[in-house]
Amino acid sequence: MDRRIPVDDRTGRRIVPETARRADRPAPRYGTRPTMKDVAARAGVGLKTVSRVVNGEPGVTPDTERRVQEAIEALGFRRNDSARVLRKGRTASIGLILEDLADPFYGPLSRAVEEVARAHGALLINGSSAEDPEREQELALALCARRVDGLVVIPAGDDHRYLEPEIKAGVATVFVDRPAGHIAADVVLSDNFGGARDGVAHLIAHGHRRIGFIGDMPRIHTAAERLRGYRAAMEDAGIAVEDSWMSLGATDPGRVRPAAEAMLSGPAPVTAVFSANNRVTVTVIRVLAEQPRRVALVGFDDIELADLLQPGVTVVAQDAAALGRTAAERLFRQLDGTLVAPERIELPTRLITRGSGELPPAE
Amino acid sequence: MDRRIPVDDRTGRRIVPETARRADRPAPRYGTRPTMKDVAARAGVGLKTVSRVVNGEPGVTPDTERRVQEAIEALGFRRNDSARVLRKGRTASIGLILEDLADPFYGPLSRAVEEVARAHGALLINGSSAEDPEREQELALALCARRVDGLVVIPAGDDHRYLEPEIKAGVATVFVDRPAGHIAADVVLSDNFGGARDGVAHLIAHGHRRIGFIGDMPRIHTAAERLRGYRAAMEDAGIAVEDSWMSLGATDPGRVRPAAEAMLSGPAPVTAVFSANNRVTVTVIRVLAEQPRRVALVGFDDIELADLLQPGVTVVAQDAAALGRTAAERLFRQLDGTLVAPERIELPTRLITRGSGELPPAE
DNA sequence: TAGAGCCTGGACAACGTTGTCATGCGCGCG
DNA sequence: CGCGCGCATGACAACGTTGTCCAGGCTCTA
Repeated sequence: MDRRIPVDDRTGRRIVPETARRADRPAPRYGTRPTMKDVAARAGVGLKTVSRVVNGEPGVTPDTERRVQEAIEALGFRRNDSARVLRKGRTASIGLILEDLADPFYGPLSRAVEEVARAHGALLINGSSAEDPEREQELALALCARRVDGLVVIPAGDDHRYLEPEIKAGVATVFVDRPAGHIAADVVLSDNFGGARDGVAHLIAHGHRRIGFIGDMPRIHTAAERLRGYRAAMEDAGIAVEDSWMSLGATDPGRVRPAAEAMLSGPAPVTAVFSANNRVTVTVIRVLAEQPRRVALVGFDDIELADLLQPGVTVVAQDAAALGRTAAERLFRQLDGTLVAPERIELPTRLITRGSGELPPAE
Repeated sequence: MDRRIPVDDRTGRRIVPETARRADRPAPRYGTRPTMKDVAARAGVGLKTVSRVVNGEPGVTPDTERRVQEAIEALGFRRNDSARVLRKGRTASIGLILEDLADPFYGPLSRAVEEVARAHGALLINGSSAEDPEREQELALALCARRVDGLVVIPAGDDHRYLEPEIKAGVATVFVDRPAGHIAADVVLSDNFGGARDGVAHLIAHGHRRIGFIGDMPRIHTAAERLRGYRAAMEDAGIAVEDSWMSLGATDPGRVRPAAEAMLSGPAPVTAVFSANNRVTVTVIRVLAEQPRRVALVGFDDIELADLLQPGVTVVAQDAAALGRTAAERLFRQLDGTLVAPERIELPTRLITRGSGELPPAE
């Protein structure tokens, strides 16, 4: 009988006066948080009255409100949002899954998403997938289990059918930087194709014909698009691309360096390089600095201090902040119910000339 | 009357038998998620059995488990972690509050925290305070309301008493990069004083005596410590510091540039500059590049591509990843109950010589 | 002064999950 | 053949909050 404390407790609540109950549970035990019930007991009011005060709802006299506030203060009460979410359905939080927190490209993007979330009174939860599709899925589903209202995803994988039940259940979803796989959803992208084409055309306009391309694995959408842009520009200029001018693989220095060195040597070396992302660009800059000849360079993605190098690095810049802002705003419009059909939005890139892309071909 | 659907629904639940209820609510309505009850109904088992399957608890026959799994699959069920948290108390998530997501210094730090969290099976939620104490507090408390198990905070403000009730309630808390204000808590710092002193001493060792210092506002702890390091090195060398050699204020280019230009002009200009953080360093590099004389430079914080500039930039580097890792590990040890007293941990910095710090004084 | 109406405050259920306990079944052993 | 034991399963309460509804006391008016 006294094993079944919970039942005693419950019936007790109806029989024993409130003051006795309080003595029985001295509210703020270490490691236990005070609840609204504790606050109510201390303030000598009903549970719902505390709720009203906490949420700023009308219908509470100033005097009562003061008593409740004092109790909240004294106990260090903080509303338990888990319980609130459970009751209300919406969490006022959105998730952001990016690929690598340490990549400077994602800083401004993440920040832009946070700004928009904040403007909508929502909290941003983010995690990084480390470019691993499995981890991306794991993270996305964990966030959904937490019942975020929406997700901004920079995809690592190429199949997002696992999100179908979530989207159907009303989780707003926007993909950024790369499109979603096998699923209809909003996507916000940079114009990777056009940007790369323009960058390569810029080199061609400066007299180059043997132009190298160093990019990421083509299974990554952005990498494939940039490669396509390179090919298009070359074709437009009537230049036949040789296989030895292209490197499509990992972007770590250990792999990029030999690739760059290879296309810069031999009987007919390239006179210019188009590097298809910021990591590649950094390595290529190092390699070019060691070359006796001046080799032209245009990089995709801006890099910090690019203007201070000799020569300054000409780049095709994406507007990371705009990507994030656009995606987040679209997400909240989904939540408003303003949006209907998924859309694909492409933001323009910008060619920034700083010197390296304007070097003439050197033998 | 038919405006008041929820009530109809609710009373309906008590009167109508379970099977009828199911028809009345065909489980996955758009915008409504299936619950364990829905799964149980579909699989023809009890609620608790579903819970057991979902959590991999023993005591379920393979056949029953299969039926439940099928129902889960068919309905696209996903456990509601809010409810779970409410019941269990722990959330398996920690919060990280940093100062600016876009600052490259915080990328590796944030990533390191995430790695550790992941290793402990926890989710990382992070937000940035944008250097605003009020926003820091707002964020921290929002995370506590979400019942994160712990907080890693890079302080923006200097009074953290608002966290007292949370810490008392068992929220593990570690401060990084800057100490907590008016509260006893774990702190993980870089050796800002020692690093700055060594950096300045390095310049002195190369013959400089008129050395400028450009740093952040001294109300920021790291800035104050680095200034202290500068003064200590100068004093050790018996050099009297002149006020015109120091600039202590905002770190935006609009403010740093004139400050740098001022100390580089006049009858007795400085021959070397110690820039006390990465943002300052970048601006100083730009200014120095415009100077006719060669001015030596040592910066606090490493910057990307520092080795590719002419000359390479000598820096006092902090190990951001180590800061994050150390803090996160300490946080989880708090949660384990392994830790007792708050501690202050200082990690060493490292002087990386690349050329700019080794230039001799030039008139 | 009585009745209507408003305002404040509280009781209670429900959100979806998990822990506790009870039940019923089959089986082995005495 | 009966008793007890172990196992699979389910009923039920509880986590802390919010929405709904009702009660009691007040004011205002006829």
